[in-house]
Amino acid sequence: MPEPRKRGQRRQKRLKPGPKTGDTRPGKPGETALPGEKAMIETDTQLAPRKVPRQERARFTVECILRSAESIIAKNGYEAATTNHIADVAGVSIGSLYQYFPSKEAIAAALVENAVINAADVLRECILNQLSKPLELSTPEIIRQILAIRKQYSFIFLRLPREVPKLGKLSRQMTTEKFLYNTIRAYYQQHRAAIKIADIEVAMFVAEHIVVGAIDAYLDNNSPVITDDELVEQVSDAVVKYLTK
Amino acid sequence: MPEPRKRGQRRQKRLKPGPKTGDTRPGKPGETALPGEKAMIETDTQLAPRKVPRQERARFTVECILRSAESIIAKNGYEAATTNHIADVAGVSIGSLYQYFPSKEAIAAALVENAVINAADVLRECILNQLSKPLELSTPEIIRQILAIRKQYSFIFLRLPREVPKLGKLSRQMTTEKFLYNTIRAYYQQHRAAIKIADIEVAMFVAEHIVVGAIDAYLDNNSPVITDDELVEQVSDAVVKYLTK
DNA sequence: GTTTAATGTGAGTATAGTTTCATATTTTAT
DNA sequence: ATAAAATATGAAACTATACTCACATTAAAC
Repeated sequence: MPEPRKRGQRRQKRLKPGPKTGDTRPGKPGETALPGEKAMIETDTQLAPRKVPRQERARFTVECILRSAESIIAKNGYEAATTNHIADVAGVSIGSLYQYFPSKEAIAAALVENAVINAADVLRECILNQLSKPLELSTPEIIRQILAIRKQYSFIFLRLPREVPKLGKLSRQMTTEKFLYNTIRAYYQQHRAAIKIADIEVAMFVAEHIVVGAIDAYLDNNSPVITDDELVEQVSDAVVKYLTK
Repeated sequence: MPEPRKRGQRRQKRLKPGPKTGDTRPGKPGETALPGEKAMIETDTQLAPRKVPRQERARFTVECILRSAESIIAKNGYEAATTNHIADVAGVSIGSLYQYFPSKEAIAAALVENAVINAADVLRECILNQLSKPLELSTPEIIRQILAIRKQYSFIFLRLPREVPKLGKLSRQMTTEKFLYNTIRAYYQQHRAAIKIADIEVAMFVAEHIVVGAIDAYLDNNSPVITDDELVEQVSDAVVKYLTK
């Protein structure tokens, strides 16, 4: 029988505390360690990070936890990602995990938030780049980008919102309504003349859900009847026709 | 302190075992008591009903359990629907519940299956009724019907698949691919001449997900920018344009 | 070097819910 | 009537896992 470790005893070391060796000093206190840490989840006490890691090793710990959670959820779903398992894979004690995240959901929330912010950035840039082109040319590019990004984060955009009711609303709504609304609206204004739908808000709503609905369904079923390129082509076709014919 | 009941003791009677009074005899053994009981879930041992109720009172018990689960889930979500709570509201002991359903998920599966079968029936009839009309007229009617039915069963089509990963695939795929495929295909064949998309399968796939994607998103957000009628109009518009322009 | 703050640890607790099972009751068969 | 089968019961066992806490270790401050 292996003797149980005494409390508070250290486990085996993780590989490295990051690429740094000399710079062990923390950033300014209050500095944001995680992308998006300060964004909008703070308001919800249940989901807000519990405390800000000040030292480098602490930031590394948090990063390990998030990466671990990401990989487990991506592979086996939210259920399989028990807090103990997440901590284990992260090479961190369960206690450390709860040092930074007040609940399991908070970890999911952090993942969603990072992904949403990241995705919104990529998309905004894409849309802005296409702004001068006509609808028929820009739409496929934008839709291709949306497909790419939802594929990359599919476990976050498709799986998590399903399995974590509390987060359900967040991901879809946050993306568009908070981060991209102005950009998208600018895009529609740019093409106002070509668009036949009288109410721009309605046009935006319908077009958005045509695109996202079709893409998500496509990613869900590993759909046999159609390829990535065909999907982009067809959905673009549908949207452009809807807006302009 | 109220004396705890002894084991196996009977609780207060439920109101009635149904409208029957004279006919207490069971249907032929093997007869299907629940709509869809025999359909397709049987293959999955985890979700298959545990045993077939032979007597009238047993069928009533099963019905009470399903109605109870339905109402609790619709009102408070799958989480809130603990098996004890379901049994309680059904006016049935927890033991009886497990007599017919091997697990909580099995109850959800039964609900989904009934709803899907029911919805498919309604939709099939609707499509067949519209078969002779041109696309521009039939499409809005069909989409109106889809909206109505997904609204009616929204907790099953939207909530359950999210909260019960195992069922996620079922509801969407079962509806179309198993129950409606032939009907829908007939509908497309009927309008073959008007449809510009070369590959019918592709057209079906894209159109389906345009419709369902937009409708589900609409039902999700209690969307402010658009009404039921507008949604039907716009989505029909989008689909018809996609198919015919 | 000493003190203090930050971070890390993991056995153990708490709780909440699913499922079982020995037994009671009711219905059907004989 | 009696036996057998079907159905019903609910306290308790079982399970699972999120989360705490008393303490250990490491880094920063002095």
